[in-house]
Amino acid sequence: MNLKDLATHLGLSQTTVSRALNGFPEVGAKTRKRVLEAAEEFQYRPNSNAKRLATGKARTIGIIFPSERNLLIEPLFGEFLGGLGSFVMEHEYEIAITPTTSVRELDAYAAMARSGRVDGLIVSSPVVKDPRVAFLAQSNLPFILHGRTQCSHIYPWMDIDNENAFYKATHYLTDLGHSKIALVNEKPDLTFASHRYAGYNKALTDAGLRASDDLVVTGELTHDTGYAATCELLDLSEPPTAIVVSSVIMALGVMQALREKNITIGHEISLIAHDDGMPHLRTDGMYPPLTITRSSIRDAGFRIGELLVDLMNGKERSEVSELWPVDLIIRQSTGPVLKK
Amino acid sequence: MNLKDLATHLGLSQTTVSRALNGFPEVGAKTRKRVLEAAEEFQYRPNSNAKRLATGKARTIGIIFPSERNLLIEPLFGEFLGGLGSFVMEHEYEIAITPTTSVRELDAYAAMARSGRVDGLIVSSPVVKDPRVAFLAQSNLPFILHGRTQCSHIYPWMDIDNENAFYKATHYLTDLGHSKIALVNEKPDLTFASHRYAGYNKALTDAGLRASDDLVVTGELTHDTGYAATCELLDLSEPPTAIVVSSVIMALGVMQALREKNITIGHEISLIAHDDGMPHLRTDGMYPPLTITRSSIRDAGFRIGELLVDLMNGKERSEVSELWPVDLIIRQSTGPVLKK
DNA sequence: GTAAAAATCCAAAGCGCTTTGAATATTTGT
DNA sequence: ACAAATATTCAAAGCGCTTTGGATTTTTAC
Repeated sequence: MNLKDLATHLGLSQTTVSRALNGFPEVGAKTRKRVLEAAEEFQYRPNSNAKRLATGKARTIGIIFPSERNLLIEPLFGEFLGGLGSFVMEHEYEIAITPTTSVRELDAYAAMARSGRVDGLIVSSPVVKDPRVAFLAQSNLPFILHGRTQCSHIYPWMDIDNENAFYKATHYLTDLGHSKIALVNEKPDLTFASHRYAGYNKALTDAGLRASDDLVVTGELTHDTGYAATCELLDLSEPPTAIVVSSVIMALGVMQALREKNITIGHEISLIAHDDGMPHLRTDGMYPPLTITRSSIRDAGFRIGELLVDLMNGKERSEVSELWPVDLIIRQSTGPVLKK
Repeated sequence: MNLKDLATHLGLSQTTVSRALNGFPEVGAKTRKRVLEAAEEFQYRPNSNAKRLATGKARTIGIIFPSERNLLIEPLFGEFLGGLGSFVMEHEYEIAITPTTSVRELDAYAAMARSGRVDGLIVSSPVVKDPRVAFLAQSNLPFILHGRTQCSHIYPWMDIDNENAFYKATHYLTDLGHSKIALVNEKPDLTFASHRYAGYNKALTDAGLRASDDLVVTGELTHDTGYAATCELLDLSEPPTAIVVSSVIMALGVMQALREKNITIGHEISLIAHDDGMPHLRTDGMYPPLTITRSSIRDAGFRIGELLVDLMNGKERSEVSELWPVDLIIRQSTGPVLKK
């Protein structure tokens, strides 16, 4: 049952039926009622491809998803999607995920920009100089970057203040007297990791300390990385008395390594993790409750949706940029450095 | 630049250009070359909404995603999507995620079935009698259920053998002499949880034991649930000597609770978890390495994509059903019961 | 060289919707 | 009651593509 059938069945024109269905004012009240009832009776649903073609709007937000890379971030991706989803839902958009290989990735962006499949794009996990942003910045497809990058053009973005977060975390530790502070981080080609390193580094400098390469270990945000990094750090001739970690999952690995060596967290060693607010991984329920820098990735997903819709409705790119502060929440995994 | 523009620029008809681009045989070799080059030069990309309308195919797989419910399964969802994505990528499909509220959920399925937005649907996390499957089974939209449900109509599905998995796990424990075996599971309205319970129960019965309600605790698949459940279990007058857990994340909570009480895992208490193969949560690297039942949810995502495409290409629903066996992998978190 | 066969190419219809511009019906003002 | 104003409705064009059926050109066979 399509619009035409419905219209002839009602003895009306397609125009009128279409308008009645879409809530236009120029249609009589009783007519509208008839139309609505018939639509309900026949379970009429407009063909969305036809609708999209006619209107030129897809009511769809796109995400291009390189299957190999970034599988690391997938647990976060689910949460992000949850947040984006709850925004999108209220506004009756849908989310199109286009998986692609890394090599064809830019091509996928180009296709998106021209094919009318989506009204806007979300790009996430930027590297320091991200080619996707460079490309999109000179297209006219609305998009928003979750994170930041170096780009000569202006681009819209939303990010959390990773630098300040890790500054505060590290600074808190130096205040507690720690001077051997390790950082377990993502690889520095990802912008957020570089920002976190910068914050860490700055806090050390401000405390009159010097970052030591030995104390910074990088890798994917996994349990494994956390575990391996910690073993490595503990083997140092001068092991750290505190560790700052880029994710809770990593922290789980760190904690496991520490427990195996019977090092009590919060006493013999201090631990701060960045918590993206994964509901299944509550840091306040851990043992000990973790000191964290915290920012909800779910909320970010929601907000990114809002901002992108603004852009799709014509807001200037230059007017969309948002840096979220990150709180340091002090709990029991941190404590003053032990005097020997 | 659309097809018409491209055609007039080339001095050809739309027909020929379209055919050249889509690889039809009835177009001259030099003409095809010219067309391809021009398309490349002008970066022509066909409007996909027009294409979809004309062909009646969306080359899209849909997932309806109730934003509130199931946030519990989201970390798994990311992995599943990764697997689905890598299949879909090779076949140039895309994935449409339609977030919805639980109340409007069935309506969203109805809309999908009639709007031509997708060529097929994946439904996951079924409850024991799932209304979504009941609805889709009598529509003619191709779909596949990830899991199983009770339904009077025939429906296509793919599932892992949860019952046998938990049977094997529990049986292994009874063989080791355990008689007080706890189960920490999802709530039983979800089919997979009911299957797991059934397997657990059967193994107990086979060993001449009786399941005790005290020893079965259910809740969402979170760290929290695992932790709380374990505390509860340990407070029993006769606490369990072994625990079977429905997810690794839960197991993390369980392990934490055990550690707080200084109960050594694999010695004083045995622990088996179901491992969905999340790469950031490797159970072989944990301390102790976990005995698990294992099945990759990423592989499942990939396979579900394949099966759905088969269905979309006309395969009979009755011919699509697949039950994957689940291995029990014995490591160090299990051991013989301690004699007192 | 010519008719038949094969290879190319094209005009036009159609996919199911929205939307413009005009036509018809109903109200309103006096 | 009648013109003017307002409220409803409609026919038709258009969105950008695919595809049918036919026209034209080239090749093959003799």
